[in-house]
Amino acid sequence: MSRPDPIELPSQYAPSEVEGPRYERWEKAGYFVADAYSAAPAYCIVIPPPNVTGFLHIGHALNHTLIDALVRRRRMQGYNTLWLPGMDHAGIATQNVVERELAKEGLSRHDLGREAFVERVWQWKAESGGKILGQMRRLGDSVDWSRERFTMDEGLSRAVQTIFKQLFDDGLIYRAERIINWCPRCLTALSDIEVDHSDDEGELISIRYGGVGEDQANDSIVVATTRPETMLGDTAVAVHPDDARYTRLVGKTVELPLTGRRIPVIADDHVDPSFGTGAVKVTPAHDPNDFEIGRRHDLPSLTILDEHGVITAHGPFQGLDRFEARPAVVAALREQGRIVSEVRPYLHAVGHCSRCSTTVEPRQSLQWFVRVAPLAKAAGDAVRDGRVRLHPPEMNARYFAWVDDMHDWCISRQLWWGHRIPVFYGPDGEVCCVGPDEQPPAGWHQDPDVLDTWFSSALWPFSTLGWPDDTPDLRAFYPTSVLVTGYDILFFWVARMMMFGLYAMRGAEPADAVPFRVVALHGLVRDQFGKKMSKSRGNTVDPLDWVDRFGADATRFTLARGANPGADVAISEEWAAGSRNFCNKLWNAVRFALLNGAHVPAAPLSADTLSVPDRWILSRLSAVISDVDELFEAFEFGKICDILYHFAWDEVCDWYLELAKVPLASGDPQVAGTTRQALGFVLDRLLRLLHPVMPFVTEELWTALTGEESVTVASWPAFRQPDPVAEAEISSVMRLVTEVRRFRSDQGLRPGQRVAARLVGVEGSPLARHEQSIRSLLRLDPPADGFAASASLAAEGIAVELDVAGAIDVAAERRRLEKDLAAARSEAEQAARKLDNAEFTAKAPAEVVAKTRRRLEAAGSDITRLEQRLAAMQGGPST
RNA sequence: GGGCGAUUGGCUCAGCGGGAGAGCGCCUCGUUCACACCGAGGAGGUCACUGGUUCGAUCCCAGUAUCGCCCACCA
Repeated sequence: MSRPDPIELPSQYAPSEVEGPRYERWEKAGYFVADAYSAAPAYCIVIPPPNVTGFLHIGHALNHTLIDALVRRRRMQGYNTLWLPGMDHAGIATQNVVERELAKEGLSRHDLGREAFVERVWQWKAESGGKILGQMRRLGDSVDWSRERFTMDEGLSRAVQTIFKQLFDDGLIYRAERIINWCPRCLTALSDIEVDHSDDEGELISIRYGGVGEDQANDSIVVATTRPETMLGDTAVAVHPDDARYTRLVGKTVELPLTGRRIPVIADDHVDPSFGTGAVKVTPAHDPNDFEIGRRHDLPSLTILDEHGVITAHGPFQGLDRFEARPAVVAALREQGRIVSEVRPYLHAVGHCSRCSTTVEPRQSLQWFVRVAPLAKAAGDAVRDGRVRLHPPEMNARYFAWVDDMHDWCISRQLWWGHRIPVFYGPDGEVCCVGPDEQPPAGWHQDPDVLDTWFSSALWPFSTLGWPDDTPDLRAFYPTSVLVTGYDILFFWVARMMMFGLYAMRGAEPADAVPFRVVALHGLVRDQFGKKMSKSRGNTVDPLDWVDRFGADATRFTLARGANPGADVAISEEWAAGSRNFCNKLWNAVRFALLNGAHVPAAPLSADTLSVPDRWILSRLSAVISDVDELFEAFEFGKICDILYHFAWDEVCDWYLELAKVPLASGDPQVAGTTRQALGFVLDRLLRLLHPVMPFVTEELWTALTGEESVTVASWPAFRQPDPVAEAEISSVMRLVTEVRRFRSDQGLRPGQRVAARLVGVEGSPLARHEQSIRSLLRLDPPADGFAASASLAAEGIAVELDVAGAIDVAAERRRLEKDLAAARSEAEQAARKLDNAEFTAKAPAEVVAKTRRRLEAAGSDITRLEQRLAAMQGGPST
């Protein structure tokens, strides 16, 4: 119980000296390590796994701050708490990083070969990956490092293989020839969510198919397209069945320009007669719609682009890139007089690879898919029937929109880094899916593709706990308690965890099969003008830079304070500075307390011995505790911070500490002793309440104040001692003091200038026992011999007479009184109008009427008082 | 093209049927013995617009305008 000498506390908090050592001690003490065999209720959150290639950005900082606050509070509440850390192998991203590294050596992955390349990626991970884990320590994340996971770990690979096999056997995974999103740079298939759509400037070009010249009227048709180069692969022209303009052509063939081929004109409902010319060129191999049309009409599929997006069709365009081919084809068509109208600019959605921004090429190829319909149905039902609650609930609509209309998920990737598809092919094309402990038949070869990264991410809540084995961790911590993440990946990730979690745990009780019970969604971090952060804008914030300059606690507090459920968080350096100031304020409040001998009482404080200010602040404290508890349950981090900020700064520092100065300086050991205990108690509990959001400074101060080991494992406050009498009394003191301060300020009295004053009528008022405090707060001296009041004001039922001879500015005082009078009259008028309304009195609730009546009375007495004072001034002696 | 949300003081945001709030910024005063990363006081808003419901609307409903986000295979 040795306490540092309080005098040693400097007058400013220096986060950089505190944070590193504190975190080390926490980690060494094992405070963050969960116990699978604990009898305490479990509380588990899995981290949204950052990419192994990633660095801690401000979005992580927000996410981690919120998770850590939840977890730290539960830990203090005695839960068996697990925050499970880990990383995602990030297939394409990581492969790209290592390939770039190889490129510097003049090598490609093909030079190394698959095995050596994968080896190289592991080596890269060991040397340069996972930087973000160290950065998490700087933020103070209270994760259980003994349970760190990586999506390519052996255990997680087993989980992947197991669920793949199960899905395969259940017919929920299939292989098919489809149009998929293809990145011609990454040379792999992409799922829909790996494609970003943007409205790009394109050209809508009208091309005449069929005869030109004299035959034109009879057998030609004009199609509109944004991708003229794909015409080389056209195998039909489609029109709407009811489109009278073209009925005569349906069933006939037209000549496809530049190729000499004749292609049929077909009728299909998909065609919108009002768009363009009402006729569509059909390229089944290079357009998803055309693919479907081709299927319906049994059209041939002509592939004319290779995996790099280069034209393969024989002829003059062969070997041209798709973007070179476009103008070349148009030029050739123009030469033949096939371009009917001038091309016109056209804005349309174009897909880009989310990894490298290359324009995605729809491509027909053989890929693996997850049949999502039954899985998505279950994922939707879990939310519909309340087994999983989304927070805020407004997100339900978005969630349902997604799961209720989900395309089958393309899960194969033509990459080398990732979980290889556990399917083997026999010499005669036989197929077999191999489970984790099974061997493929000799001589069979494995599918070369790997799985989409999100496939393994979708297993995260249970693969990290040991599934498919029935482990103690899985039993203790599944379903996880809350999933905290940005709403931007609600669909990417959350919906998929739901699908796979419910599927993997289908044997469990429905209520316990869910991967998490609650999904708490937060927003994106934006700059001080609400703009998205981006490197090109130059408005990004590096959280570690803030940690360096303002401290981890200030960084966390800034983020948490801006976090309203589901809404974006706007932050700026000024806010971070404000949070740093708050840390410093706490620091100095505790410093003051220690300098004055404050300490945490061994026994509960008895209300009988406490002073009214003590009782008041304890009453306020209990209100704050219950508010904070309630707000934590609702993930209202912004409000939690707001309440604690104002309680700490306004009530504890600005009022309570000032009020405490009187008893502390009184020299009465009894009185001072009680205050020291109350002060110690309040600060102790305040620090505990703040600890989840501001772990470092609270730890430093709390250990200094209590002499105990760590607030990390201290109990969460559950103190309840409301005291309406004390609250009313101190409110009255506060109003009086504020009123007199305003008066003094208006008079131009310096804040520190002492003046003599008499409090008339204080005897018999509840304020009587606070006279000394009031005088202390207002720098009022007792009236001496020859005291002559030169100014007075009335407030809270007493009159304050001041001897301010010579210091008063009569004109300023009159202006203020007149202004106040006007305000009071307007207030009275408003209240009176409301009361006069007969219907109002009849229909409004009694309490509202009573309240309004009180308003009117208060305003009335204000008016009387102000009028009297004005009259006194006018008639009275000028000073 | 669908869906969702926003519009409150200079900025970012709370509030959401009965007296307009916070932080930062701004103005005035202050070297009062925890803190100038401070203290005291103050200015500043017809709560986007138009209608409706109600005794009463910033709050509920409808429409308008502007902005934002998500989803989407109209060539």
